[in-house]
Amino acid sequence: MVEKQKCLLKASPPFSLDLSMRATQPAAPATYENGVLARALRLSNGRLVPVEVRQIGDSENPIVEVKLLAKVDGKERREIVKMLDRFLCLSDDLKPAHKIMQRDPVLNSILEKLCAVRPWTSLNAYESMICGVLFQQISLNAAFSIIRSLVLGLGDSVVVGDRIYYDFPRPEALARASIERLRACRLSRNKAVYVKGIAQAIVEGFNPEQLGKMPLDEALEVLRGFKGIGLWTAELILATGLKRWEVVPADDLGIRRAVSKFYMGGKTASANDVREVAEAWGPYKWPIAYYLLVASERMQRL
DNA sequence: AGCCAGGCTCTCG
DNA sequence: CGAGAGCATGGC
Repeated sequence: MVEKQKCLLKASPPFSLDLSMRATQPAAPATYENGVLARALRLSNGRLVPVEVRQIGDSENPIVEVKLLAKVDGKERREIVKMLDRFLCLSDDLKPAHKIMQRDPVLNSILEKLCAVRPWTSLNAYESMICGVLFQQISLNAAFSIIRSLVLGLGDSVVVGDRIYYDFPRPEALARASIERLRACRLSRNKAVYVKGIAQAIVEGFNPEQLGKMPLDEALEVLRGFKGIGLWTAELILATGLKRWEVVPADDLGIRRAVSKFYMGGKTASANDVREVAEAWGPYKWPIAYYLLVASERMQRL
């Protein structure tokens, strides 16, 4: 029998794991079923630890319970907590963003439903880079399906009881995989090349976390230097993977649809239209754009 | 069934 | 240079 450790984390209110996960399903390897978020996490010492996360307490008094399905020491536990805090935005205070939203009738009207939703976020910069490429062009569901194939095919896993917990494929695994192997995970030929190239750069020492500290223009330039990463992808990576929330991927079709619907009476919105509207959102352009997106096409899921 | 979907690169003219 | 082709899968 596996010894199960638990720890309780506070989230800054308002917070709802359930609304956050249902607004946009988490990409593989994370799963969300019956109120439980699960995946395996690779720690810096190489250990692979499966975790399960659920919320206890309501959105105004949010406590997140983390079940560790392997025995870990104090240092490992702190690392896990840090990863989950980042992934779930537990200690990010969204209240300033909500305050900005209150000044705008459109945004204020969706705030009540969505204030406990956290902006779409990746576990780390690396996963956001790979997934960013895989989200290009095709529908979200198609992309989620491909990411799942990639994780099942090339991700490391650990079995606990009757369940298998996956981690995202390591850069080494993607760099080593042949193009044909990646295509077998249903990537297009081009995306297989891009993903492999990004993974190779990381294996060779590129650290995408450094993008968090660079000036915005520089970070965008570095990202766009990769084959397969254009402006949309670079901005998505900075927003979801590095929490550069002052960024909005203005070319995003969904965000453009949302701006069109709420601010332009249905008239097609260009990327520049999005940037103009988002000018008022200060350093919270991504969270607010995301709220708008969720309000525009995902309300019935919540 | 066919067409479009949270883009990007490469190839032409 | 600007325009156009091609791409993978899922959903309407």
